[in-house]
Amino acid sequence: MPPNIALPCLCASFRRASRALTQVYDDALRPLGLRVTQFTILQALALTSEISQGELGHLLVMDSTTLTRTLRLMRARGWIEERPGKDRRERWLRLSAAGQKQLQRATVPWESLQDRLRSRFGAARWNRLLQTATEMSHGV
Amino acid sequence: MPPNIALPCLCASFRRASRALTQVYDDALRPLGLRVTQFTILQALALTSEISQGELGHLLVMDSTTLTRTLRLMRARGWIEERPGKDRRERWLRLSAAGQKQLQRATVPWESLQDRLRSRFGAARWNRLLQTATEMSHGV
DNA sequence: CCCATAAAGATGTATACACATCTATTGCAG
DNA sequence: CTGCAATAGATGTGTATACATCTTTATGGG
Repeated sequence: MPPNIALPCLCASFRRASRALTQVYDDALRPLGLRVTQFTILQALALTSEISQGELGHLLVMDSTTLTRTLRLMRARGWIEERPGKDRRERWLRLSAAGQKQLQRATVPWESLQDRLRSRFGAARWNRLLQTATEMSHGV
Repeated sequence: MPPNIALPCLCASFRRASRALTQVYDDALRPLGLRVTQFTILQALALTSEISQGELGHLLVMDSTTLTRTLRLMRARGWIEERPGKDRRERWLRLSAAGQKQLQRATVPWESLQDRLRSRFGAARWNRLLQTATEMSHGV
């Protein structure tokens, strides 16, 4: 009801936008029992095929110890397989068959939502948004 | 080490950017014992002077029950005062004197960081970023 | 006035997230 | 080779976040 007020803080603006986006993405994925956070990890693993936990943390700009618990949940659901690396401190991750299947299922509503938002913003602006967000993930 | 890879998902991109931004903002505010989440609430209360918990939730696109716990912490620190509304289900919030003081202190490093990022992106792009993020907080 | 429904928040529960600290490794200087 | 610093990840703790459910209060229809 209150017109959405501009926040002067870039971080606050992005966090707020993230909450709003998370709502719609989680809504779209809810029938699959999946949240966008875990969907993102499935997608990242599909893109990289195999990656260590630390490298995944870098990729997602997320503390690798945060991944410890999320990955534990996903492993319990059977979506992820782990093996130790040559460096035995490392854990190397990849999608299991069930994880690939779950990712495929989830990609359907995700793609619909992406298409909807892309046409809402227009392709040019959509691409700028993705690029700027990506840029902000390393630089700042 | 890995060049930051583009994520195809808009939500994932924004969440990742939010994590990166939160890192630098939290670093800037850490000497004050304040995180950007609570700083945002202080700032929102300064902007609105007085607001109900539900309206604050709308403003921040945040479930009002999430605010219950954050506000409890901030009230315990003495930064926020609450009073019941005419509608006695409501809680009306405003900054205490200590809250205004804390906001003032925190605004110094926050402003420096904002300036740094603004000059990094350029004013035009900075403004577009803020506007787009704000727009995304209602529309989507 | 009375009841049914809706709205505002509180509480229970689960996930997401980061930092401090700990353990197990690795790699390197000597 | 040995010992020590650095790294990968696990664990403890505290905050952030949402949803389901509950309680209290308001509101509207009879």
